Amino acid sequence: MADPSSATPQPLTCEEEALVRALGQVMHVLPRAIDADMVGDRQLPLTEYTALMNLSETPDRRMRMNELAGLCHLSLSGMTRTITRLETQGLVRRERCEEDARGWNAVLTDAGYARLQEAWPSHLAAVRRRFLQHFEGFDLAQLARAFQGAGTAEPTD
Amino acid sequence: MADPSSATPQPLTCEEEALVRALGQVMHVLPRAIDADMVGDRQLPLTEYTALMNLSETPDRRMRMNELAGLCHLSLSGMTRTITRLETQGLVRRERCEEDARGWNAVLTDAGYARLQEAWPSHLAAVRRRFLQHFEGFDLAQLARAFQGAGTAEPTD
DNA sequence: AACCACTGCTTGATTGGTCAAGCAAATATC
DNA sequence: GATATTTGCTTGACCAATCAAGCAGTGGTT
Repeated sequence: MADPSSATPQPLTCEEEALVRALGQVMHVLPRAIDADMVGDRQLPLTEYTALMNLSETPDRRMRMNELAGLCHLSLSGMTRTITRLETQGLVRRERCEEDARGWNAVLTDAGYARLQEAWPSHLAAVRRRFLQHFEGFDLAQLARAFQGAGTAEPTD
Repeated sequence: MADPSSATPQPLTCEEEALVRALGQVMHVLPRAIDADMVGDRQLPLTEYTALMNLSETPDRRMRMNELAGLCHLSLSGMTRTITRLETQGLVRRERCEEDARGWNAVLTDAGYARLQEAWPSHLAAVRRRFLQHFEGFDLAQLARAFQGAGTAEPTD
């Protein structure tokens, strides 16, 4: 009876079900809502925003494609395309990596930095309004820890 | 200074930032992980699973496209395509709506019901293992309420 | 120093979603 | 009761992501 596909497992409790449904909704609604809040001239799709953000947090505003992809939760090819998009807007440029000529750095340009500065406040406001605000009573650190664990398959017992 | 796009807003606290990042990760990782867990026996993409699930919970196993789209958090055209996919697999069929001839019902077939029965246990196990398990200490009902509010723009003050 | 497996990134094909336009049935208006 | 508007769903064009295949540069082995 250890095989979950042959046993009939315990169904979800009412609260569990509500939580699962609510999460499903949030996962659909939240990114769009945040995107939508930034429409206007400061519009910047969430993926591109995240890329710029991560670049800006680096000491010399540059990062290898690989690493950036990881931080943006994107496949490497997804990252390639995102950076290409940003490059055509002049917000990022590619530079060969000095210590390894197969590698490339995505480098945040001044224009990119300025763009980010512009987008940042409305992004932040959206995150607060659409998300953080609703968790005011909670222990955020504990919650964050729970989320960090989620998605990973912790040993089942 | 009430305009959030002109003021420099308060940056996130450390815990807030951790929470936001963790949520970002979960939103990317969780659906894939749950999908992947079902690959083993009975693969059924999450979207299609959700559609079947919602149909099965209805008294006569049928629902209008519109309503189903809402429950699946999908646009109407997205729903059209999902149902088309399911229809070619014989898991759902379309029936004209009796009381309104422009409307269609998506109807869960017996094959579809059987398929869902098959997929259900491993889906459930995945949800527990990948998600619920990590929130054991929490007040689930309270958490669910917070999530239900998230994504919606509550009046800011 | 010539080969070979490996690594870092890009490119091509496909997928699964969106929005906007289209079509058919229903309803409102004159 | 004919015409105009609205509604419910589908279709076409597009977009952003994925995976798999390709290519260029690296580095170990002989």
